[in-house]
Amino acid sequence: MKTTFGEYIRLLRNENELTLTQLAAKLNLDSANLSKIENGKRDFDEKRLPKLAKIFKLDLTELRNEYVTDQIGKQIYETNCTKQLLQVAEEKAEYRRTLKEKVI
Amino acid sequence: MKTTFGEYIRLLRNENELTLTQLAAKLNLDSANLSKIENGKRDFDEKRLPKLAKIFKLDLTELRNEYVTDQIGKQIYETNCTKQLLQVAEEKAEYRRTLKEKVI
DNA sequence: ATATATTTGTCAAAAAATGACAAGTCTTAT
DNA sequence: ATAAGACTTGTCATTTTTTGACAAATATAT
Repeated sequence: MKTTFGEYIRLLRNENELTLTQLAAKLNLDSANLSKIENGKRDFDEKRLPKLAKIFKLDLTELRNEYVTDQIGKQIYETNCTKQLLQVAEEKAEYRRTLKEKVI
Repeated sequence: MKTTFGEYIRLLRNENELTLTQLAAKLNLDSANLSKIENGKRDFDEKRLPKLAKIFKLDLTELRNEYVTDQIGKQIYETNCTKQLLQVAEEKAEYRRTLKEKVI
């Protein structure tokens, strides 16, 4: 999946032939705001992932992975983080994991 | 640099034999809050990077890289993003870059 | 014990994200 | 042409999150 999360939602929505209004209702969301989400002008609220998974019968874990990779991808993009720096970031994440262990 | 940004600041501060209060003053910051930053309980505000670079005579670009990798590393850690997923995230960042080009 | 350094908790203010609604465009059908 | 439905955009109040500030507690050294 090499799209944004918003585009992904739109894809799902079109595949299932739902209008913005219809899907928005299922998600307890304003259709105008769903439009913004699909167009990348707002973020999808993580709290709605379970609902989204249910609507389209998706595996929640996989959907959350789509979401997480979108979020991190967005940050990588916005911060102009190069692959080299991303490697460093990964090492720092690793380091944080070791910190956590120490607390235990 | 495989530490958190907060630890890095503490390192710099100790190397230069400054107290929390002294460094906080230079950063226009409350010493209590600087303490929290060093201990990872708050984030360092990006707006203060130039000041921080100046105080310790660091290259701002490199410092910003330290900051960015810390931020992304934190997100990787918090979202339990595996290396495999991080690869996907990188591809999505790439994809966003292609989107940007299209707009031009 | 005193003084200094650091940590922790709390809370108001500032900033950012979200919900809601109005008004706009665009397309399609009649 | 216009009416209806689908989508987009702008705005603004509300909510949530982050930050600044201060007080008080703990720790460290003299």
